[in-house]
Amino acid sequence: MSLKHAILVSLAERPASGYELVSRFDRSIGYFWRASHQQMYRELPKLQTAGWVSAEDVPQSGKPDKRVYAITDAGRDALAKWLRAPVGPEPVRESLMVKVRGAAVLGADHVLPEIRRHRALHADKLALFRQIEREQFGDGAGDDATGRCRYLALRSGVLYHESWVRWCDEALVLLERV
Amino acid sequence: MSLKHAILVSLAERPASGYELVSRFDRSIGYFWRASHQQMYRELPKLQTAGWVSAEDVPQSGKPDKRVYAITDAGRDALAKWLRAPVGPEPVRESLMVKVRGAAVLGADHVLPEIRRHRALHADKLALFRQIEREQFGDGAGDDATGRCRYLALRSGVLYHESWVRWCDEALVLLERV
DNA sequence: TGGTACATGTAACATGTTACATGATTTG
DNA sequence: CAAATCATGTAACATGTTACATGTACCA
Repeated sequence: MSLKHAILVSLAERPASGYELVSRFDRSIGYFWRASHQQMYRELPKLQTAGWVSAEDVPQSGKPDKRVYAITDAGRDALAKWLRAPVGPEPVRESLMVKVRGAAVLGADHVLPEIRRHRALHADKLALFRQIEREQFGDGAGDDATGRCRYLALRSGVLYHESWVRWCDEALVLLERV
Repeated sequence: MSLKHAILVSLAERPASGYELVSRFDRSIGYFWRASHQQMYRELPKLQTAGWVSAEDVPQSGKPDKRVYAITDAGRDALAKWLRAPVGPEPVRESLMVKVRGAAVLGADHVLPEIRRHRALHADKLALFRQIEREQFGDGAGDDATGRCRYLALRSGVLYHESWVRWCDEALVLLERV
């Protein structure tokens, strides 16, 4: 649905090759939307056909050539349109909660190790986001819209993982000694 | 990946036809995992072939016949095994955050209507979950593992939507008068 | 007679995952 | 000399979405 738009956002920030886009989708934008390199290399020619991006082959010395994509005016228009279009709430997909409901039938002890593991994963992510928050926004969200948007994206990660850590703690209290 | 397991959980709670499963995936279990009827009717024969569920055609008076599926012992084993298997953290897929990063480039006003809309959606879900919490768990999570697991699943929905409402409020404060 | 609930499917397409495939350059 | 990084792809398969397709029974 919106991998195309996620790519447009990344290219609107700055032009990039498929390879560079993949690495951005492992960090930054990737905190909110994931994509593998296979998806990327399949999607980019489609975006080019649609006229939303342009491509240029850039020879490099000492490295393989790369094909650098940039967003076009038409791409920018399509992106602005998508920003305003209502998008349904993300389809929920919480396998941990499916497991918890499974544990309601098969016994809580089956799922305790998974809850502990998830707590650790979310706590790690939370620490990372808080560190970025300190490093990049230690003195507040800033005055310009750009900085505030980037701050808010980060902030959603903080709130998300905080609430999962809190849930795991509640769950462990309730289930560890049933 | 785990639609199969979500179906097993639902059938472990009690047997059902494809049609009934679809309606459960619109409520209860559906708060954590979504599936359309096409997915269901494609998946059930596969589960049967795998020996994880059994099927029985049940004639009904005044209604079309239905095919009722039930979990088998093998299915129950497979489910217990999955409950204990480490599952990667859910791939994040937050189109609203992609839009916010887009707004960092194209301007915050593009995304404000979407944020207001999402706030309303999450506030509605939150009210629904809190109502279920009052009605079904007004006097606490209960003493048995089954009740506690069901309570915790609900609780995760409450925390999730609470944190989104909070984020939307922060975002509207920061972006409404840039 | 028209809508909703019950009940089950097929076909085509879009998206996502896993495995396979190649090859140069840099770093330890 | 082995591993990591840069760089781009194909093929097969699994999963998810949208549209098409059919038919009964009940209620207003």
